[in-house]
Amino acid sequence: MPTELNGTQHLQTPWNKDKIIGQKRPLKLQEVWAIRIRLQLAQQIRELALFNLAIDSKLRGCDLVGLHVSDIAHGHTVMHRAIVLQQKTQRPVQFEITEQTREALTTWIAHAKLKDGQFLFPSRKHASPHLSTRQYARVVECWVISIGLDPSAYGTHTMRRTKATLIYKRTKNLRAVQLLLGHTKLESTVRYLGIEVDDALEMAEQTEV
DNA sequence: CGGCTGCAAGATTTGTCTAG
DNA sequence: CTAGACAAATCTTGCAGCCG
Repeated sequence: MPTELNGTQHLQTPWNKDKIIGQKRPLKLQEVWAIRIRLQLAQQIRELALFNLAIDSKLRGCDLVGLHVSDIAHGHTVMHRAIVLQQKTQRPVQFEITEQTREALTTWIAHAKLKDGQFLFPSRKHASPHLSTRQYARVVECWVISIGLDPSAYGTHTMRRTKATLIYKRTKNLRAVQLLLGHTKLESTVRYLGIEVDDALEMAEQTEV
């Protein structure tokens, strides 16, 4: 758009006009735990389930809020693994649901009396299908603020990036990260994580053998 | 009221195409 | 074959306003 007034005022200027935002940062392991504990103590059943699943699934926000109960659970039992078709790329990704996430989800499903065909995170409004990504983003922001981090550096993509980064740091297994994120090519993963290509390919080869 | 949806529009993500 | 360009989908986030 044309006019950019005083860059720092919060009037009605586009939120990111002339601002350099950059990628959203991933959470550190201890930060994940900090948030998790807070939610547990606060008895935030829905948010705890949402948070745990977000970390575990590494799904994009739009895929996460659009999840059905039947995608991750059979009857009253939450599955250990789930396969979801990504909306953006139309490719399936498989992810593991950890113990505590299953617990949180089970509690949430029981608490909200959700049925198989319903959305996992239903909207309050009848006309809307499920929780909006807008609200999800806001919830994430709340989490970040609650543990004293800068909200502008983290977002919903932080959730997606967090586990992938942790796994890469720990195992150096790019191949695994690629599968977990559902990327089609190693190059995409490399670009995403911002790793040197030679470095990455070399590692992938070593891992393959 | 407070939680939530929807919109707008620049930024980021990620599959794919293209040149070297 | 690879890096870079391109494009389509998605994200980010202030703001307005609706619903339970």
